[in-house]
Formats: sequence, structure tokens, C-alpha cells
Amino acid sequence: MARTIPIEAGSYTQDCDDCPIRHRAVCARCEHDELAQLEKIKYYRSFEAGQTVAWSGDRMDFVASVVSGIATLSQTMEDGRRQMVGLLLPSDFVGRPGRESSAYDVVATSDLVMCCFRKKPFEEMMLRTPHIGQRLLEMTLDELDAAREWMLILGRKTAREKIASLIAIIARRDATLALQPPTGGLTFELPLTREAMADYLGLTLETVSRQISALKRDNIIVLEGKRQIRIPDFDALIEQTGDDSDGGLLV
Amino acid sequence: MARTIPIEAGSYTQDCDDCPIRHRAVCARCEHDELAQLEKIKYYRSFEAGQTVAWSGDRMDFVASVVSGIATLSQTMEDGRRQMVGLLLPSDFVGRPGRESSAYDVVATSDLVMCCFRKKPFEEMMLRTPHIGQRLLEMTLDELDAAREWMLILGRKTAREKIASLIAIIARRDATLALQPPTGGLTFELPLTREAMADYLGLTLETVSRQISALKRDNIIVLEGKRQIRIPDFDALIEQTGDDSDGGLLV
DNA sequence: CGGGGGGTTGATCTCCTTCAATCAACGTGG
DNA sequence: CCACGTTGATTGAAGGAGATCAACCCCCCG
Repeated sequence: MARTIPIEAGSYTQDCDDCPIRHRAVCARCEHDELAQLEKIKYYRSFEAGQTVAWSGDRMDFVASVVSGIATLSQTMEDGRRQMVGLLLPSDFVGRPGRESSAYDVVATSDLVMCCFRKKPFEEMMLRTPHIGQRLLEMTLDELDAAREWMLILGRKTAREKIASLIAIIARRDATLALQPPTGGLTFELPLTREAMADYLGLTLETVSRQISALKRDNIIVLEGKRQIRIPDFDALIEQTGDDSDGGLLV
Repeated sequence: MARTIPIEAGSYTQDCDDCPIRHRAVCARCEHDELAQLEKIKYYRSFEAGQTVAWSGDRMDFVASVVSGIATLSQTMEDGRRQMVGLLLPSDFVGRPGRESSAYDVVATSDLVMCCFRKKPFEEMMLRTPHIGQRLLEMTLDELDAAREWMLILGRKTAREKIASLIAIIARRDATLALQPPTGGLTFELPLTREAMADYLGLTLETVSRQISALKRDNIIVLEGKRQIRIPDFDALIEQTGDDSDGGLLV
């Protein structure tokens, strides 16, 4: 298993005050002086689309926040079967304080910039700085909810419902970021290949392709190119997910 | 949706020092004075096997630790499809600080005793007492790992592998509690009905039954009664899970 | 004795996988 | 500029793993 090397480690740098994820990442609750401490132990790393950030079992001596781009967490069985267990978007946290090595394969799906903290100092700082631990707890609880929502999708939904659910989740997230209202026609980019979707949904890429074609035929979605998707009627999409209409989003 | 009432709320009570889960629950890191504070806001509730602790969406004005017995977290779709998303064992934590209502159905699988904390005071105490938040973070990270392990099982494993995985997980946990070595013949009780296993594994109860019979035929497991299981060769069981032999347990 | 909950087993059906061919877009080198 | 390989995606045909429908068993309890 070859280790990949970031293309331009350290070339990217930024003041925390101007950071695009300042208010959503682990550092969200930090005061000014706490940020100053973080600045000392942080460094940036960039990865190209397709590069592996870490293999499962690799030693990882940092934890990190995704600044821009998308990464995936996945598990692989010996015979090659693969399951994605997390989709990391800007502000999401990578790594586990107190753990030596990565428990999952971490792969950059798009070009990716991460704000890394050396693990040891970060752990020490967590003990001194409750704001970090508090925020991390909150984020971890959110991820746990997301993982559990995903368990329902994986365990009980049909292929069509799985695809509809994935599209709805991405659309919803995209809408909140882009500040579009999630109702009415909205357009966005699928950040995943068919294969990645299959890995996420526990399907084959052929089934993914077929179900997307089916949703297109039924006018639930409109494809504008392979990746660009338009949802003419969001409620119609939700109906296809099998969830009850009031969103499925936890409050 | 009928609310169920605990049979003898408050009848059970205990000093924290003698508590069987003292060193594994949210309170594990608490000092003596912190425990004293917790004592003031805690109360015990008991539930009979089969009783529902809370329905998804119910207002929950407490969080709790499982003291004894087993409970399940599950999600239900409108048409009745159900997926278990968590198995709660002694010392596990129930509820989410900062959330008004339960996100899942919580059901007592066996007779159950929970140590409940009124939510509001608990939240306030979390802000003052880093030990609680630290421990809760640790536990939540563990649960997230467990949920992700389960995603692989749900998304990519065959029915036989799913059953083997479930049995292996329960066996392993049981062995660590009972201090038996997990190698060599070990015997334990399945705490779940076939239906509950099906809900956990994303299968039907018929498939569960068939696969258990198949594992029995192949001498991977030995049934001593319907629920009592003996594993003559633990490694042979592991082979059936599809995981690589070195455990699959994260360190 | 009847009834119900939990469990097993059989027959059939169906949805998804598997295997395979084809296509479009893109880059590369001759 | 065109042949060629590659990567991502679509579509078809065949097969199989698990769901569904149904019968039946066992055991406990009222």
C-alpha cells in the first residue's frame, strides 16, 4: 500500500480570523487567545482529487479540519468490498484524539485543503480548553446521528429510496450553504462519482446508474450534464425517500 | 402513540460508590465532590422487558445511564420497516444534552434499570464539570466507531456474515465482561429475539433463523436451547464474519 | 385445553448483483 | 489531426440471495 504525499504541504496558509470555517469547525467556540494557541500548532496540507490522505491503520500524528473540498471515510474488506462511513465537508473534523492510527481510509474526493493540528499538543490543549472539547462533542453527536440515519438507509431502504435519500441529503446541505430555499427548483453539483455513491449506499455502481436514470425518467430529477442535478419539486423527491414528509432532519 | 409508565419509578436507589457502572459510565471520571453533585439530580427508573422507554419525538427531560439490563434504539419508517441503530448495555448513555425530544424509539429488551439525570441541571453541570463532558466525548466517539462498523455490516455483508458478526460482537463483549478468554469454547446468552436480530441486521426474521440454523449445521455454533449459544472455535466464527482475522476491533 | 409468542422450515417471487457490451468525453503521443 | 487508451457512465441479459407468504412446531401460561 503506497503512501501518497501531499502536493504542496505548507504552501497554503491563513489567519484564523479570515478562515471560512471559523464558525463551524472545532475551533468555533474558541476565544481570541485560544485561537492564538491553535495557530501555533496548526499547519495546512493540500491534496489533489483522488489522493489518499491516510490508509486505515496508518499512523496519524495529526487531527484536522476540512477547510475546502470533500473527503470520504471508508472501510474495505479483504476481498475488496468497500463501504463509505463518512462524507467530510468543509468544517468537518478528521481523526480521533487519543487514537494512534487512522481507523478508516481517508480519501480526497475533490481537491482538498485541511487545517491540521499536531495531535499531542492538540490533546494537551483539549484538557486546558473546554471550548474545544465542547464543540467536538457537539460535532461528534451530530455525526453519530448522521451515521444512525445512514444505518436506516443501508439496512432498510430500497435502491431507489437510497438514491433519493442521498440526493435529498446533498441537496438539503447544499441549499443551507448556498442559502437557497430548499423548496422550489434548486440546482447543485453531485460531488461523487457513481462508484462513490455505490460505496456510500451499499449498492453496485450499475444499480446506482439505473436508479438515477429511473428517477430522471420519472421527472423527479433533471440531469444537466452527468453531475449537475436539478430538483424541480423537492417534495416529490422526499416522497421517493420513504421518509415521512416532515423532513427526517433531527431538530 | 401510547406512553408507557415505568413500573416502580424511584423505588430503586443506590449510593454512587457502590454503583456497578461507576467506572464505565458518564460519571467515570468524576471526583468525589462531583459525584455528590450528580447524586442530587439523579433518580432511578425501572422498566419491564418489552416496555417502551420513549418514542421517537417524545419530549425527554432527562438523560440517563443504563445501570442493568438491555435497551435498544431504533428508527421506524411509516410503513413499519424498522432498523435498530443502537444496543444499550450497562454503562451506556441515553439521550443527548441540548436536545428536547428523543430522536429514536428506546425500548427495554430485558428488565431495565436506568440512572436518570434531569436534563437541565445535567447540562448546566456539564459546563462546570469538564470531567463529564470529557467522558461523554470519549463514549460518543466509541459509539460513532461502533455505528460505522455497523454501516459496513449493513451495507456490504451477506446474511451469513451479518449473523456471524453479531454473534461475534456479543460473544466478545460478553467474554470481556465475564472475564472468560475469547478463545476456546465459550458460552453465552443471546439477549435478542430473532426479530430484534433481524431489526439490527437489516434482515427478516426468517433469514436470521435460517442462517443460524446453517451456522449450527456447519458446527460454527452450538445451540443449547433457543438462546444459549456455545462457540466451540472462536476463530472459526471470525472466519465467517468476512473480517480479517485480527479482530476488527479498533484499538 | 386453548391461545399466543417465539421459532423453524418450505415454496415462490423479486430486486439487486453479476457479467458484459457500448458510449461519450478527454488526454496523449505519433 | 486522428488512433488509442482511459475513465466514468449507461444499458442489457442472466442468475442468485434474500424477501415474502405460509404452514407448522414447541413451550409456557392462564
